[in-house]
Amino acid sequence: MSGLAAVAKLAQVSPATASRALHRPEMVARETRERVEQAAEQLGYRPNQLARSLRTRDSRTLALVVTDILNPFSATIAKAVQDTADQSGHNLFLFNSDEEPDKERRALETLRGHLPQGLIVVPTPGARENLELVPDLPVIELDRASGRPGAYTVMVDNRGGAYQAVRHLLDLGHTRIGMIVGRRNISTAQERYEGYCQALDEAGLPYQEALVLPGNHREEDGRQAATQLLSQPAGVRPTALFVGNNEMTVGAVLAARQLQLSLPGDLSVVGFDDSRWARTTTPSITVIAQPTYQLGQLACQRLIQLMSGVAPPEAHTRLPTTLIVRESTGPPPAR
Amino acid sequence: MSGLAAVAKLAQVSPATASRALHRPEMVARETRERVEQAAEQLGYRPNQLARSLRTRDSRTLALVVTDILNPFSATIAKAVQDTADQSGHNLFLFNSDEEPDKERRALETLRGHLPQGLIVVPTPGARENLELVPDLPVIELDRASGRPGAYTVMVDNRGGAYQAVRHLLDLGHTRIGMIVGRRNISTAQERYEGYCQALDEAGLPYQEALVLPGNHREEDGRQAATQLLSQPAGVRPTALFVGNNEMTVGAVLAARQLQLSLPGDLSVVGFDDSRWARTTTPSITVIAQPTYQLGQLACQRLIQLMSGVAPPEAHTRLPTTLIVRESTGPPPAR
DNA sequence: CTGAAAGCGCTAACAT
DNA sequence: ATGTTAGCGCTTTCAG
Repeated sequence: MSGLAAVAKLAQVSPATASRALHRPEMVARETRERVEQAAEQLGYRPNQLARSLRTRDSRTLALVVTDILNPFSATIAKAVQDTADQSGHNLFLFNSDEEPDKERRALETLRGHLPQGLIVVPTPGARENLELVPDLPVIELDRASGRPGAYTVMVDNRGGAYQAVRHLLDLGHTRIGMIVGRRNISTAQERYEGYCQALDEAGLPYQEALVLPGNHREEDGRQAATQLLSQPAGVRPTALFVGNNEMTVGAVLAARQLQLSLPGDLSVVGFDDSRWARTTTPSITVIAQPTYQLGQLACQRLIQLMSGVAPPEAHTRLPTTLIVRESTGPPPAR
Repeated sequence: MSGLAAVAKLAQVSPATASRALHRPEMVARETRERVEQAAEQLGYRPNQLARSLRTRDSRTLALVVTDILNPFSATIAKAVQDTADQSGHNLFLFNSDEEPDKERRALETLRGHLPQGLIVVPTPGARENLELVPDLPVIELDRASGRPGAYTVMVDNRGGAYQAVRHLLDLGHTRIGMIVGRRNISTAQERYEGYCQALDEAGLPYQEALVLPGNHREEDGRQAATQLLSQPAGVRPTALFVGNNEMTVGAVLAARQLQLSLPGDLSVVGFDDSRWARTTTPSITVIAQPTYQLGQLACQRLIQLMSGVAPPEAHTRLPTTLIVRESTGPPPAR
């Protein structure tokens, strides 16, 4: 670990000049600069970012908190944010809240000591409170809204997407359409639920409490909810299911399989969020696809913009979703 | 950002004592300590880790470099390492090399300035050279070996796993067994290849060059290799395929599907590394499962141990693999 | 047990 | 254009 002082000495300049030569080339005579650069090269000098950040109060570090790194959605977000941060010369701390407000809080506490310049967070239900831990930090909320006043968010059109999904099922002739929704205290789940209700409402179908089951976003939750919904006799159970996220869709489809219901003959399924699994399972699953990578990319771009003091053009950015019709949806069974 | 000075003032002690009260409780009178703790609490004090690290030369920061964050294998590793690091109070920088030595090098250069205490890396083929950038850093190589002398590695028994896979196919009666191997300059691929060869050899079957195709670890590579291997007429093409990693297995199975080969009737497939996809696709895929989470966990534990100056008990740790027989393997087609 | 003082490596004022 | 000085926030000698 040779420091700047060593470089300065070798180049026969003061440390200040060495620093300038490396970070503010235009402030230094070309000849001097070259001498410093060469010395740095020769010694394999790497600036100590800690010292630098301490002095400049600028860590060039961003942080991302996702809710479940094992979910391909989160992994894609992580890659997108990482790529984007990298391009602008920022480092990224990655945290995983596992949907637990408490882990999220601990992540933010840790973060605080590292003076990140900005934060992208997929908020848990506790985020509104947790984010008070970092009051002066530029934050972008991704995929969900915590409900904090004045927050900047980057999300998809959940309501519209859900509406599309249910509309598709209605068009096929379904009238008993169930939904496996996420936790209602998460904006994404709530909005998808509203889209579901709206589509039913417009079609003049009554809302049936018994057809809507909550889940906690994991595969197992989807399996349990679907099992309950589908264990009822034909003629009573739903003929179609709209499932609120990718993981629960897997669970729901596996449950249907286990109950020996064939897709789409006995049951149609539409999932929210595309995945390789949905594309390649048999039958392939009709989904509402989200532009996941772009979501992460945009969030990071917005954050960097925000950090530079420019308020984003809009507080809430919505990206559109796309209905991808595959093999898991068809007309309801003849009764 | 109220600093330690503010806390000290409020508690009516010197900054030095405040620091001790918070980090070396035993060196301070109980009464004083309580006063400081209270002051810290009241001001919402968070130590500036940058300053702390600069002074103590201990950043409590680890770094993990994976090769493809979108691969569930990497995501599981990331979660495991994150969890383990968290438990011992370490922060984690996560990087993604995308299998590119150049990205790996950039990650390490960046890292260097942040003075991480240790590094876990899934090495790219350039790692041996790249790791010279951080000569004094404790490093654990995970899943693969870079070939650096004296390196510590945590891996699975690739050779044994591959042997198991091929042995299983041999036991079913297959004699034309193909392999889609990864890049041979990656130890994991090489070892799995050796296991394949060994099994064939022991069974007295000749090695057939034409049955072994390389791939670059991605789904698309698996698809292409399998397409080439399986486009030959029945009676010539292999009746079974051993595929070197999870992503390529997906590609291979999709290729077989596209060629209208039924599994396991026309073709048996064994993949390396289990996944949800393998478990739930139809037919489900026989695999060699790895203890992925434990791999990450163990690597992190070893690293922390290594950082504390204790040399791990062994330079190379191998975890065992397990053959999980599912529906994609059966006897070869009657000729 | 506590305080004063020095300094981690760097950069920003301020001089020259 | 360059050097000198001071200090980011913290911890750690070294005294007392």
